[in-house]
Amino acid sequence: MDTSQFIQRDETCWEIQPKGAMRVPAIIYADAQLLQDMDQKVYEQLTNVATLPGIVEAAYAMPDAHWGYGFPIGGVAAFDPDQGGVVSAGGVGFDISCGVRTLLTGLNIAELQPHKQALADALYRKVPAGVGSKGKIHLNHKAMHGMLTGGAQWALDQGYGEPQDLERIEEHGCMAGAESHYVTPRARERQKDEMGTLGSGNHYLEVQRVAEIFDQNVAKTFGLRVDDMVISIHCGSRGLGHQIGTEFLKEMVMSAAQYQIVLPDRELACAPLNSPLGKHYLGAMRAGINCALANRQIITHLTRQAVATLFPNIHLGLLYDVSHNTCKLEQHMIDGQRKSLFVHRKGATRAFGPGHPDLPTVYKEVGQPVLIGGSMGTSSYVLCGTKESEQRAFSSACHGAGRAMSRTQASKQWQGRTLVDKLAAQGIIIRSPSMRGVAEEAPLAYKDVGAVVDIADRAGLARKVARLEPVICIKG
DNA sequence: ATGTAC
Repeated sequence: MDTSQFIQRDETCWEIQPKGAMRVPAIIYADAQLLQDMDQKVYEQLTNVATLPGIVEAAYAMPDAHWGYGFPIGGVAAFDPDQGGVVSAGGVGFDISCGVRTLLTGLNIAELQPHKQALADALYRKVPAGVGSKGKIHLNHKAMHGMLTGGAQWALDQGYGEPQDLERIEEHGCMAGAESHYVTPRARERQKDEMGTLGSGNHYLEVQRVAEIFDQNVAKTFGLRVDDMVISIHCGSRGLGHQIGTEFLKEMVMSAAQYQIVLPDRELACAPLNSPLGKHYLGAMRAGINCALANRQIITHLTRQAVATLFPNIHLGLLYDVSHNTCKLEQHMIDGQRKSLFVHRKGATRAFGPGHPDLPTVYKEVGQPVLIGGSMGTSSYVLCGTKESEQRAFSSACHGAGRAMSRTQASKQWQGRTLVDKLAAQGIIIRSPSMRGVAEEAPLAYKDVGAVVDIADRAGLARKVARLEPVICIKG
């Protein structure tokens, strides 16, 4: 896009001053190159978000931002319920609570080498992947309610996982305020056989090698050493989250006029936080968060089982579990005053700094682990939250590389089989039910994740701790 | 992202 539309505030901060219906500025964190390469749609969508009622401070875009539904993916916006603030289904995203969880193995990658193919096979057999994938778990009405209100805590109670997993999950594995009665029969129907499945698109289960450490102290606290094997899971709330998003979006479009909300774009449909519709969405969305937390918890259990067939004596402990499609009630300082705000993060990771009360004790001194998934075949990163991120974007950071090309464009340009062979030659094993899906996820269809993470680090959104390289990737 | 349109 045209960078002359911005006032450059510092090395990584670009501002669009309020104009027209904008209530606050729009701010993008990027360098000149990333900003130039960013779709003009990010500018339009972010300035549209800045017009919404009750928005506080600014509408923010992370360095991985790209064109999304209504809100850009990589967008952060906070709303004050006492100032007419709103909640938007498109501002959370359709894959509610999509996120990344990383497991530590303590195993040196060299020990994996003789078992690499076998582990790829075991994981691929154990964890269902792909569009409409179903698992071995089938939820009746009671179990569905338990899952929607209990999240990873429910999964643990069903025997999936270990008690010590919970403290290393946002919300300690259970999102409070979930109201399962706002989740429709149709959404439940779509989910009842999908627990413990990866889904499709950019979702994956990846065995990785710790390739580089940027901060020895924090890496030690996080349990990361060079050449350690780790496993990351990227997925969300599957059909259920999508159905909740679809249904509430429609209702929000229909009721906008009733709430006197002027929408610059239908896709920005929202409802006042204090309205019945806003509250119902929050209740359903929180149930969607629990679905994603339970899903990643079950996949963790399946992963442990698969790994145990080859390495019966190792323990897979959680590094952390982050969600990057949410709207959460948080305390933030605005003009020296503590405010309770509803922070939308869509394709953006929460990144609380050192000392934050919601962090597990083990990470309280260093800050929250921020898990950044790379694209297929490229590096992933572990960062940690900083104090200054609170002032930069409500303690938020990027969530991945960010698409640089549409799925259709990518599937025309590359062939799945060729990519799989090419990555195999680099020592990366890909297992996927869909070669078209693989083509859509071609590494070059994404931005350079290293450049994105460098900007997040330089902007103070989060600090680089470690780089992970893929070894085995189970793709949805 | 998604029973890749209801």
